[in-house]
Amino acid sequence: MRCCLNYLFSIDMQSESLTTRQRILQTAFEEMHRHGFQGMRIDSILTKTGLKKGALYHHFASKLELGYAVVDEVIGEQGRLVWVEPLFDHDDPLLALETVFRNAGDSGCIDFILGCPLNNLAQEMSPVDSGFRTRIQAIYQTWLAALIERLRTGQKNQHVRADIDVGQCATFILASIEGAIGLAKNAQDRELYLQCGKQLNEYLNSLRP
Amino acid sequence: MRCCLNYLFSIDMQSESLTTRQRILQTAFEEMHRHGFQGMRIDSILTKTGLKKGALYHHFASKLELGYAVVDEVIGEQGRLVWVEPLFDHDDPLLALETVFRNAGDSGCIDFILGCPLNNLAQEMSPVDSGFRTRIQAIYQTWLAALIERLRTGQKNQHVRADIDVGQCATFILASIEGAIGLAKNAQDRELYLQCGKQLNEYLNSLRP
DNA sequence: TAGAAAACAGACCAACTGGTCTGTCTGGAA
DNA sequence: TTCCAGACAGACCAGTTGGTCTGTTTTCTA
Repeated sequence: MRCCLNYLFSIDMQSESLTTRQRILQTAFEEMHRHGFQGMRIDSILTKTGLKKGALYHHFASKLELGYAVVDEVIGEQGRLVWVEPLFDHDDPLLALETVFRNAGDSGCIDFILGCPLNNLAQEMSPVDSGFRTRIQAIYQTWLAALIERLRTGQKNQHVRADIDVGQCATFILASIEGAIGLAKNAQDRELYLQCGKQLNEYLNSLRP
Repeated sequence: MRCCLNYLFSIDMQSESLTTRQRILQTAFEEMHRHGFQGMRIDSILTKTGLKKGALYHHFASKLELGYAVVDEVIGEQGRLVWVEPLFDHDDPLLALETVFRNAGDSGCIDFILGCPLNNLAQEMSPVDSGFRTRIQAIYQTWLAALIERLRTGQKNQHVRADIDVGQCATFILASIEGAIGLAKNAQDRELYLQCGKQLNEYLNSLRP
């Protein structure tokens, strides 16, 4: 079972174990996760890392560039590890999806107060800044492509009905997952996520031959 | 077919047709819809309405109180008109849901660039301010309660299978809708919403006897 | 080991932001 | 006609914010 450690353990951002750039990235991610990009404050990152402005602006040209780097290097990577790669653990894609969904909820990868970092940023920034939007879109595309690929091979191996529109199904699955995390986040109640998981399984089973 | 006009027509906020308080509320809603609550600027509202600070702070004690009023009086009311009330137009709740989803997408009620105002605010503010969170939660609860009530009477009228967990189904339906709008928003493509609608119908049909 | 380049410290700044405060105008009650 | 409260104008303010710039230290390389 894979998991993203930085969700579980709050790494000491003052320590020397990571490079300065990595410390800035990780702290910026946490601030963006809680307050959004617009709500993130440069000074707050400096306080938490113990760095000064000179250091931060040596590694990143602007707040915007830092935000972009967080999407590409932190959020994208995390999403890949938790939601994409484990899809290939089982031959049966529907079983794999069920497992991924459950593991994500159980392992502490999902913060049910802060929600999904990718969806948070998508809802906040997509109408405001096209740089964020295209980067987020790229992540969603790789996720969708993986789902579609898995469903296609599932069709070949008789795990999935041959008559379904795999692209449409993949989109709906993704929407359901993001929606489930979003609802649970506002309710601050993991139970909502689990309930949606059960009904998502009902839907997934309806895709079986 | 119901629809929220303020989505379709940009009312002139400088005119005298509305009360000052209503003009502030409506303009604040538009700013929040695009930039979020934290991204909304008081000065921007003043410019768009042609009012001065004295006027705004005469009607609202603070930016936060204005934000709360927008949730309660604008967003809550809009959501009720578009998503809740039309659920009672058909005897068959699953047919009603399909119609509501399609009408919302067709009538221009949903802005596929700005997304769902309620979900936007939920994702942005729920971890930051409990006042927003509880107000948003109240709106979701009335929506959920209506869905559950409709599914229950649907069970009585043999439109819905008797063995399903109506609460669980209602939660999943809500998550799917918000997820669909969210995906379409980041992609800036209504097609994703429509695709999710088709698969949502597949799911809804699986709830029939 | 000299010197150049990278990595950082920290003072400084202009623009912005929410909010306050005093004063003015207007319509209705007495 | 007087008086007063609600509605609004607009100058003013203190704190914040992203960002710049100069100088110092550290590290790597020739």
